[in-house]
Amino acid sequence: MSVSDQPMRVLRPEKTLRELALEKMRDAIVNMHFRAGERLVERDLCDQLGVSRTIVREVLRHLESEGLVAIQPNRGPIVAETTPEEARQIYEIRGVLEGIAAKACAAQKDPRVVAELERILGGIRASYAANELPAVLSATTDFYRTLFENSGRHVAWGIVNSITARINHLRSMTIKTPDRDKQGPAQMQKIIDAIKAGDGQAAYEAANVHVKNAATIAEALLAEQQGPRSG
Amino acid sequence: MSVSDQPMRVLRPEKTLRELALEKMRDAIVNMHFRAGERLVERDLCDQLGVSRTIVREVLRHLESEGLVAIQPNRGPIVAETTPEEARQIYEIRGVLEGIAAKACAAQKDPRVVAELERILGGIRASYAANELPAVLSATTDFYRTLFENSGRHVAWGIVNSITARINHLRSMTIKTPDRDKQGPAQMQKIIDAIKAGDGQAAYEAANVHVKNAATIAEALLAEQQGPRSG
DNA sequence: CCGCATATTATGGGATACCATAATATCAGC
DNA sequence: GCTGATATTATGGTATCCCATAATATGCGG
Repeated sequence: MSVSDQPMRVLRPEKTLRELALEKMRDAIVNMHFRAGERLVERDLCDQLGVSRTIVREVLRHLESEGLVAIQPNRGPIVAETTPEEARQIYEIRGVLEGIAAKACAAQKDPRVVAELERILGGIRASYAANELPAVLSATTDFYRTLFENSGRHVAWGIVNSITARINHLRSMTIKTPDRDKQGPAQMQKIIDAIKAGDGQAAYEAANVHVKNAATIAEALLAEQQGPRSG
Repeated sequence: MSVSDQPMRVLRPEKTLRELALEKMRDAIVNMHFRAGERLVERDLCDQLGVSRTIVREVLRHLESEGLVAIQPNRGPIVAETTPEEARQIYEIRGVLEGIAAKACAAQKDPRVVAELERILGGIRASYAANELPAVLSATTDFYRTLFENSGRHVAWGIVNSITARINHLRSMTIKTPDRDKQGPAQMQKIIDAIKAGDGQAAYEAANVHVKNAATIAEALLAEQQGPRSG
């Protein structure tokens, strides 16, 4: 039930402090204002967000449930650390869920979906050209949201959106690697082409290739970071 | 890092009130003490749980993030309702994630996994025979946890566990339907056989069949419930 | 200088209070 | 009996407070 379903509905004029604070905190974590492993001291967050401890504690519970925050007994909350193994698992889950969404879009044969995906991909290319990397991430999210929502999979989208937040630091790195500005959009074009052709299997595989490539790049970057520690 | 990894570690003697309350609330929702759509009035929950509103509010945030509770603006929290469409999406997600876990177990060729699965399945059969349906649900959860944990997929298990909680009311119904006490375990036996044979594809498909059958039964039950409303 | 004991501070756990507003109840007029 | 106005209650939003305990700082003796 959306606004278009209920055009008469009176819309709420504003969000609660808690909702606003949650958005701020989530953005701060995903965009690495707070780094993995960093302590989140309740009183400090009160000062930074300008709200009471009640709000901060409720926000921390929400983020804990999302996996973005971990509570250390007798130490308090920290920004959750995603291990390379967890990152690998997250990429795998994304691969299969995104593949299914792409496949379903191919089965629909809806030219509007193709048009929308091409519009978004054009924006991704433009953002790469302008070196606006945050916009690249945001538009990539839009690309996949379009696949999920147009195939009626908002539960899966909720999952993908949530687990992707946990590896946003990796996404920030993978989009910067050499040639990713060409390979990434090319892979997404393949997804669009398969959807346009109504080829579900090709759409599924193209989506998987895109995610697997990102996973491979991320794994290499993590290995670099752990150079002295890994054999 | 577990107890066996760190045998010297001093274990925390107890959980916080919030953790205990969260478990109670989650169990009460999943086991339908609170029904879908039912209002969760904060002060009432304080009385029922014997804790302050701070605890109750934090618990509600956690459950909201898990999708078990929905907040209605100016109306407060209610037990989230899972629509038939959402249930369908949840079964689909489970199908692919459980399939992948089963396939990975088949690739491992670990006889201990097979033994553990057979032990759990024996318990499911015994619980059916004794008509202990809550035990059937619990053991089925153990069966799938075994698949995920033995294939190193705790992120996916977290997701499956969480979304399955949202359709526990349907699970309670599907396990009761005629012949499910035979078909369910038979389908799980097929999963085990495929894992024992090291046949990943067969394991994947067997897991899918098990979930798809459950989804079909749930869909029929939902249609029955909505009889007067659907053509 | 190091180790141990003690003091102090930081901070999470949990409770309570107050306010504003939406929801509900009540009453009066037609 | 219905409708509109008003009063009352319910309840979520938010802030503040207190306590206990873990962490950290400090001091003293060997």
